[in-house]
Amino acid sequence: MKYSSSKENYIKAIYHLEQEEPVVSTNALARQLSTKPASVTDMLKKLHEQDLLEYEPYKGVRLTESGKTVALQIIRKHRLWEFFLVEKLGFGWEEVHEIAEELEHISSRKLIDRLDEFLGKPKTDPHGDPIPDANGKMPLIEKICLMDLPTGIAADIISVSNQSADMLDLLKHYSIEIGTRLEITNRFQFDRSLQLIVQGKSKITISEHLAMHLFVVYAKETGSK
Amino acid sequence: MKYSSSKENYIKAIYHLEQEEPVVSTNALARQLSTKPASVTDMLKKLHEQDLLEYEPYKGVRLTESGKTVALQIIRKHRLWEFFLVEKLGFGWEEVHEIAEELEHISSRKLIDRLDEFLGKPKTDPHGDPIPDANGKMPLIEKICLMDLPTGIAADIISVSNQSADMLDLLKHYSIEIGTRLEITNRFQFDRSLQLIVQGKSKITISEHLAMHLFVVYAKETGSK
DNA sequence: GGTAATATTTAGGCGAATCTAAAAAAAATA
DNA sequence: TATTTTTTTTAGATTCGCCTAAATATTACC
Ligand SMILES: [Mn+2]
Ligand SMILES: [Mn+2]
Ligand SMILES: [Mn+2]
Ligand SMILES: [Mn+2]
Repeated sequence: MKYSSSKENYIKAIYHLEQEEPVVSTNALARQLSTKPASVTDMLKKLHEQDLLEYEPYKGVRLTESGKTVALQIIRKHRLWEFFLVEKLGFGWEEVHEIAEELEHISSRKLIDRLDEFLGKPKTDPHGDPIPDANGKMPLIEKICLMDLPTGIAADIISVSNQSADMLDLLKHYSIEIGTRLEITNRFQFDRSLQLIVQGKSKITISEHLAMHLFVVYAKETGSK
Repeated sequence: MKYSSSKENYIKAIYHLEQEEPVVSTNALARQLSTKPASVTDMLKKLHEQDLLEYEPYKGVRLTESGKTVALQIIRKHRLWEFFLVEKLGFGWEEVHEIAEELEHISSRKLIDRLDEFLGKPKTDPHGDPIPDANGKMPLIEKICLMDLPTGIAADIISVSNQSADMLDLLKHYSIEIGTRLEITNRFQFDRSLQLIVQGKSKITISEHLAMHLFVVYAKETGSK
C-alpha cells in the first residue's frame, strides 16, 4: 500500500508520540506537525477509514498493528537515509533530519533494501536511534536518561534526543559523542547540574537542560583500557 | 525557488520536447505526462504566471531562460540519482528511471552537490546522457542516430533512447553497451536492417527499430587495439 | 473559401490537504 | 455541583492538481 507523504508524516508522528503516552491527543499531533487541530481531526478520520489507527471522537488515537508496521517502515527509511547522508556524503549530524524528512517518502522498497545493504546494514542512525530491519523489527534498547544515571556508575552515550546545530556545538565543546564513556561524579542540587568524568579524563559540569537530552546505557566492560 | 513535483515534471517534459521541436504543443505535453490536455492548459497558465515559460493561447509554449535553468537542475538531479542507483546500489539500467523520477524532486541543493562529489562528478548517466554540472551547463554532444551512421565508419555507442527491460535484454543479447565500438558493414533496404561488426569481432544484424534507439559518436582512435 | 477534422481552451466539478471561526464536548476548578 | 477553561470537532472556504464535457480556435482538405 502506498500513502501520501502527508499521511506518512502523521503516522510517524503518532508512532513517536505513542512512545511517551499510550494515547495520542489531537492537540499533541497538531503541535508535532505544525498544523491546526481541525486539520488533524480531518486526517485522523481518513487514517481511521484505512484502519491505520483506532479513533473515536474526543478519545485520542493509537495506531493499529497495520499502522505500526507502516510507521516502522518510514522510520527505517528515515534513519537509513540519515546514516547515508552522514557516513557517505559527509553531512553533519544536525543537517540530516530535514533532508531525511523528504527522502523517507520515496516509495521503492527495493531501493531501501539495497541502500541498507550498501551501508552495511547499520544498527543505529547518526543520533544513536535504532534502525528497524527489513521486517520492521527494531531492537528495544533500554536507554537511560543521563539525569537518571546513578552517581559513580560508568555508562556510554547511546543517543541524543535533540539534533540541533546548537546542541551539536555544545557536545563538540565537551567532546561528547555517541559512544563516549562517562560517569557522574557529582550532582549539584541548586540547578540540578551534573559533574562528569568524560572518557576517564576530563572533568566537566553540564546543565540539566543538556543532560535531559542525553541517553546512556550502563558500560559493558568496566572501562579501564 | 521551490516548485511542486508536478510543476517540475511539466518543466522537465517541456525541456525534453523542445529538443525535438522548437515549440511544444498542449497535446504533446499531455501525451508525455499521461494527463489530459485540459489539465495541461491549466498548468501552463500557472507556469506562465511564474515566468517559467512563454505562453499564448493556441500558440504552444517554450521555456524562458529561467524555465530552462530549473529544467536543467531537475535533469541534473535525475541523472545523478540514476548514476548512484546503478553504480553504488547495483540496480539495472532499466529499473532506475522510475525511482529517479521521485528522487529528482528532493529539494536540498547541498544534497545534490555532495552526491555529485561522492559519485566522482560523473559526466553521463547510465544511459549515456550527459549530466549538467552544478551551474547547469550540459556539454552538447553531437550524437548521431545509428541509422544515420555512414557505412564503413567506426563509431562508439554513446547513448540509448529507450531504457526498457526489453531493450536491455536485446542489447545484452548482442553484447552492446555504452562505449561499444561498432561499424556498419551492410544496409538491407528491404526492412532497413543493419549489419554491424561489434567490437571488431562479432557480425550481427539488427532491426531498424533497435537502431533508431542507439546513438553513436565517430570513433576517436581508429580503433585497432 | 468553406467545411470537416483536430487541437486547445473554458466551464464546472472533485478529492486531498489545509485553514478560520463557531459549536460542542470534556476536563478543571471554584 | 455549577461554572469556566481547554480540547476537540464541525462547518464552510481555499488552493492545488486533476478530470469530463462543451465551446472555440486552428488546420487540413475538397
Ligand atoms: Mn531524524
Ligand atoms: Mn517526512
Ligand atoms: Mn531517466
Ligand atoms: Mn519526476
